[in-house]
Amino acid sequence: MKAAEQQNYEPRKAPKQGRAMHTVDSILQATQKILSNEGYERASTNYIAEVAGVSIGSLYQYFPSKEAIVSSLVEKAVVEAAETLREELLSCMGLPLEESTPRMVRAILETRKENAFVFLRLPREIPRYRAVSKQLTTEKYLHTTIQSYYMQHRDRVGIEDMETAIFVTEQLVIGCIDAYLDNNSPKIDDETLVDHLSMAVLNYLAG
Amino acid sequence: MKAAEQQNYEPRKAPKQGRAMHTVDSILQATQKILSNEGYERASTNYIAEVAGVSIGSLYQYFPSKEAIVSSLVEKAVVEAAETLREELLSCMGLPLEESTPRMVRAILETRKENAFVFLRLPREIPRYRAVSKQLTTEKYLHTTIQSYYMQHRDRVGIEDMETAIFVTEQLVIGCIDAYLDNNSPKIDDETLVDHLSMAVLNYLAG
Amino acid sequence: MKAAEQQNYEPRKAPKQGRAMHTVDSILQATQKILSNEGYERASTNYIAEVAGVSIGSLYQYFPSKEAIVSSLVEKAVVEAAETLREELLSCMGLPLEESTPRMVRAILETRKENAFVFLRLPREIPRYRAVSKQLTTEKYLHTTIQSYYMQHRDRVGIEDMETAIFVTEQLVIGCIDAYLDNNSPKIDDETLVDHLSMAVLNYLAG
Amino acid sequence: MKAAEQQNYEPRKAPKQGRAMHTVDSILQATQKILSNEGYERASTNYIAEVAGVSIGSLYQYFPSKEAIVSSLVEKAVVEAAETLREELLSCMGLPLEESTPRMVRAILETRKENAFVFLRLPREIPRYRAVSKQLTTEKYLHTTIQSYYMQHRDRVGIEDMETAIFVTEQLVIGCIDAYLDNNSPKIDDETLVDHLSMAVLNYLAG
DNA sequence: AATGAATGAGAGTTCATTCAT
DNA sequence: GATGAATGAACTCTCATTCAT
Repeated sequence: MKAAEQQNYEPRKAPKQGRAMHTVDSILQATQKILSNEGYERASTNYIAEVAGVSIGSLYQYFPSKEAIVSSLVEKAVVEAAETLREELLSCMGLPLEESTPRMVRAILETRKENAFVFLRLPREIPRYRAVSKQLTTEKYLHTTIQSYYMQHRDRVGIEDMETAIFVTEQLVIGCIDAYLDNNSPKIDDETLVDHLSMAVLNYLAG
Repeated sequence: MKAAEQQNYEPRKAPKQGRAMHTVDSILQATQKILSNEGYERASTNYIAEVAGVSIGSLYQYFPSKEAIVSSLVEKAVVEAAETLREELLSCMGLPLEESTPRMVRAILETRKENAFVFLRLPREIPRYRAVSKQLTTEKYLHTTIQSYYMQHRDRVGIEDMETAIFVTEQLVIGCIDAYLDNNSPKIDDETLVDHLSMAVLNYLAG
Repeated sequence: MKAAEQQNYEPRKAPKQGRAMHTVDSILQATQKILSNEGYERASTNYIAEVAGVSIGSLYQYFPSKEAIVSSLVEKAVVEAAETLREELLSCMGLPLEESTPRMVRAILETRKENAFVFLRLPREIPRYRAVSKQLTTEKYLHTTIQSYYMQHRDRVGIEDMETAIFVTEQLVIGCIDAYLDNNSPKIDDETLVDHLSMAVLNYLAG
Repeated sequence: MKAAEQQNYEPRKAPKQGRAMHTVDSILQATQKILSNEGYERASTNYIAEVAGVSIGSLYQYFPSKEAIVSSLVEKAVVEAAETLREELLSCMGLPLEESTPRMVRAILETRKENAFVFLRLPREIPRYRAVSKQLTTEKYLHTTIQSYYMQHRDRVGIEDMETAIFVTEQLVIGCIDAYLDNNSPKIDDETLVDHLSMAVLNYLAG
């Protein structure tokens, strides 16, 4: 492994022209596709370039390293997911917990389902990406989300230790959803999962 | 990757002399250590041999492939954990849910803590190990454990859909514990986690 | 040995730049040289690359495996030899057996002399190459050659069993020539050998 | 390859006790079997020892190197073959060429058939064994055989250049027989081959 | 800007051989 | 004398990365 010595995850140059943006997009899409369908080990830079239809030279003109590509992908997925969750959260503001909880759980399920590989596999798998994932990740956003959610309904919550409550709620939801998406699931469907998770969260928070 | 064509995870030969057993042990310990401290990608066979203080040739005399070493490790950890959980389960048999739940949660926490890497990272991560992990894994054992636990206290459980209930309970506990061990935890300690998780489980099962 | 699972002897990519063609040529020449001078066992990919003056990476960019290099060599030699023999055969068409036989024998001697190793050692030797050799080999071509030759002079031939006659003629010539080239020869020269072989063939066919 | 630097093909110690002789025999038989059935590449010393049912340590107590084992095998086969041929030659002494030729050809065919691998593959294949084979080989014996055969029937032979005649006769017979045994043969049987070869030899020698 | 040829450290693995028991 | 544990050079092959064109 000849990883760049100074870790630089930033794309090398901001692609401003149409052609360049298209190249960058092709690379990211190809990577996404390979990661999802063929796994991390198959995702060599040469193969990514091939699938993206660009030369390996071009690839390295826009990304300083393989990790930069994957990081870019993670970041993109994270930002999109965060956006979705923020919106859902806003539109849930006025609702009672019984209604907002399932909606938030469902939203989390959706965002993770769309980018299963990025959220599920990568961060756990390749230690390096944990850092990336931590800094700007859904986890962080989710945390904020749950926190405000929790603050909003403080009266209904029977638990004193807020920090722990947030942590448990968060991991409880994510843990189950990830396992569900990870094919460890029995024959339950999305809605059943949302129902049960919502109940678990509500009952837990009730104390 | 030049993986052996026929996937054989069985150790190559049973060490007959004490010296050989020591070699096997060194290899397993070195692997464990590297996986824990430096990650899967660093765990090359040559490096394992070096850390174990044996030659690469010796390593391959006892393990037919790199994966066999890791599998061996997983299997060992799984069997140990299963034993612990089984014992705890037996000694909880007569107790009311309020007492047995925290004890089981604590036991799960302990077993996973001892082999964090093996349970946490590997099986989810490297798809190949999923199979190994599935066959005789803690997950399986845990499943059985929870199932019997659940059957035993059927009257106290307010949820009809047993299968889903088991799945959710299981993943809820594991998900939180793994996240906790995965350094995602805020500043909470073991006991606080056990308390909260127990409460989450009990409240959830109450329906 | 981590031979590619699907046996693919096809070169990996067509070299498009002049530089690349030079690389491919260097590799083939180096292989030829090593096989001739030092034998098959010495022909490791690293050594081939070293002698060719290219990196091992370059070698694998054009050939998917060690065997592909050797196959390439065999194929090339075979095609060249077939061409030579075909031409000689055509220009012998009208001649009487007494004149054409020595010319064909001489042509066979020449083609085999030029690629002694490829024809002599490899195909018989390493079972894998037998297949390659059989498909489009001199042996096959020679067979056809002898067959038409034989048909042409049917009236002069005293042997009924044509199939056996062809086989014997063919192996008789090849066997002697290969042994001659194989340094098993006493102090006889090319022309003496051609004379004797021609006589052997003619007398044999006369029945 | 860690071939012993000083080539020593002599067995390490002359086994005089029954047990030791049995060990040596087992090793030779195992090697023979592996070479015939699985090819030279599979014939590692460890595997030979395993198949022979002795420890690798014992193997090296009787043979200084892998090559010594194979050489031993070659030598054994060669001596046996030589013996057979010598006997056949003696019993042919008084016969006319028309009778003795087919008998000698048949004898050669038989001896080579019995040890196809040793005679056919090894010497051509692994350059090292060419030397071994040359020094004490059937080829040599065959040479002597043909020579005396030739001397005996000098009056019937129309060729002046005895040396060349011997060489051609010898290689003609061996070349065809080896090709026949090498599965390159069409659908002819042993007797047909013997007939044709005898005719080829007789006609050739008649000049 | 883009191409793709070239690089070489390092991966997993084998096997002839040695030597402590 | 026999065993088999241990060795390590050498093998085939991959892939992140560079650089001449």
